[in-house]
Amino acid sequence: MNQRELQRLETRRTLAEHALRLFRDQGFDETTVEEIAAAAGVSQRTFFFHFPTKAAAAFPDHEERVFSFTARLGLGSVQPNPLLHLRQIMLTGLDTTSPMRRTRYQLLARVSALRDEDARTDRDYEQVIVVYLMQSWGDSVEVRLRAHAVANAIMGVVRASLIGWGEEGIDPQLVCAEMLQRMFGSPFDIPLQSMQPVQSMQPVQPTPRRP
Amino acid sequence: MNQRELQRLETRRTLAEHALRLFRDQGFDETTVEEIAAAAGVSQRTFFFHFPTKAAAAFPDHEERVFSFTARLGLGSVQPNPLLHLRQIMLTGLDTTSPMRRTRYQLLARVSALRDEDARTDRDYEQVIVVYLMQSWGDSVEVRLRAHAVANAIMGVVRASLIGWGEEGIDPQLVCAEMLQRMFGSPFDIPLQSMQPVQSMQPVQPTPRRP
DNA sequence: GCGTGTCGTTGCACTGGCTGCAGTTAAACC
DNA sequence: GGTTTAACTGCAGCCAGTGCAACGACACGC
Repeated sequence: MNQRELQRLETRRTLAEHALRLFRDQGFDETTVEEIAAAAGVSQRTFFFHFPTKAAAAFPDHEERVFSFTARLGLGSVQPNPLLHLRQIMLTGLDTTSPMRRTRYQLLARVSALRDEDARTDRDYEQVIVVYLMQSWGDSVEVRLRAHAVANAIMGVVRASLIGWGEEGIDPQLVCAEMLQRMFGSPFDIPLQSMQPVQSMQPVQPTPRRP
Repeated sequence: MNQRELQRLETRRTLAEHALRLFRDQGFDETTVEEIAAAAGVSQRTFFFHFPTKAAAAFPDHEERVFSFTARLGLGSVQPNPLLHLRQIMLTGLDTTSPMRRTRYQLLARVSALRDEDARTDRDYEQVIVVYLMQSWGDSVEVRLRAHAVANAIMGVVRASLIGWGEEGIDPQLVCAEMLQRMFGSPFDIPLQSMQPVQSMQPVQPTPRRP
């Protein structure tokens, strides 16, 4: 890794750190981008070089997490029960060890602008899930619609669990595991004869943000 | 109803109508609030008297729909199976007769700013569902978390179905009915002994929008 | 080592969403 | 008929976000 690249990542990290700190300490609306940039020792213009919106600075690792999720989902061979595999990957992706992530989800309960951003980032995961399910279930209008519905429902459970983690400290893995088990037990998957082999998954481009 | 009140509603209706038309014909980002106001024959300041954000003009009936949903959900006596009742109310609330609603959901597929707004409005329904489920299931941290997860999942399915309706014309009632049946068949409800009677429901205030 | 190009960064000027405030007008009310 | 109320307006201003032109340091080929 370059010195240049290191410097860029460092700047980005610093910006995100100060953004989260300022959001937490003095509120989202009460914090200007100018302030964040100043705290990080760069110009306001540089902030927008690293993040498309003010809210995006609260989710700095979003892209890599989506990428990692895609990779973990696509690895391995054909799954006899795609939803079971999906559930497994979702659960192992829940990271409850980072205090910064905890802070982020605590903020979500208070700041609606960040809930908006959270819902938006979830759409990227939904897209990955849809692609995965359509590779598993086949490709038709009905399957796509069902895949979208399943993806929405799954992300809904995950989102609620993570916010519950932030607010109440309840382990999201337990909640997710049980809810997804109940919701997507075996009877849900489409019968095997309509299945097609899983191709290697293309990374899904995160939605470009139009602020 | 007053003449004054009539005039206000008429202005609001006109604004929403022109907003949706302009969004559809020339794009959301390419339409300024100034333009919408001018098309409706009022000032830009008046637009923001009626709608908190540009995107909100695409969902002018949101408040009354949430109110109606709350009313229909709260009517009637104790339900032996709250999720079944909830599913029934959700399904009868899907209105596929209005061409304007169809236009709105077609726009959602193309305009991410409106998907954001849609997700935001869904949070109001989620809140109503959470209140309803907690009245049915009792009141504890675990129940609240589960209620949130269920509400998120249900709204996810509804959202996907409605967008599928907009894009492909597939009847959202069929999709919703089947998906919710599979997801929330009888085994999901909490055992009866922990149930409490349904109180008359308080209307849930829509989330104030912080643009 | 040395030019050359790339890229992270910056300042500046600008658009547009949105707000606070101080009115104006006309309907509503007593 | 006089007062109150509420929809509406103009203006001044904040702040998020963008396009552009430039600068300087690092990278890279030679």
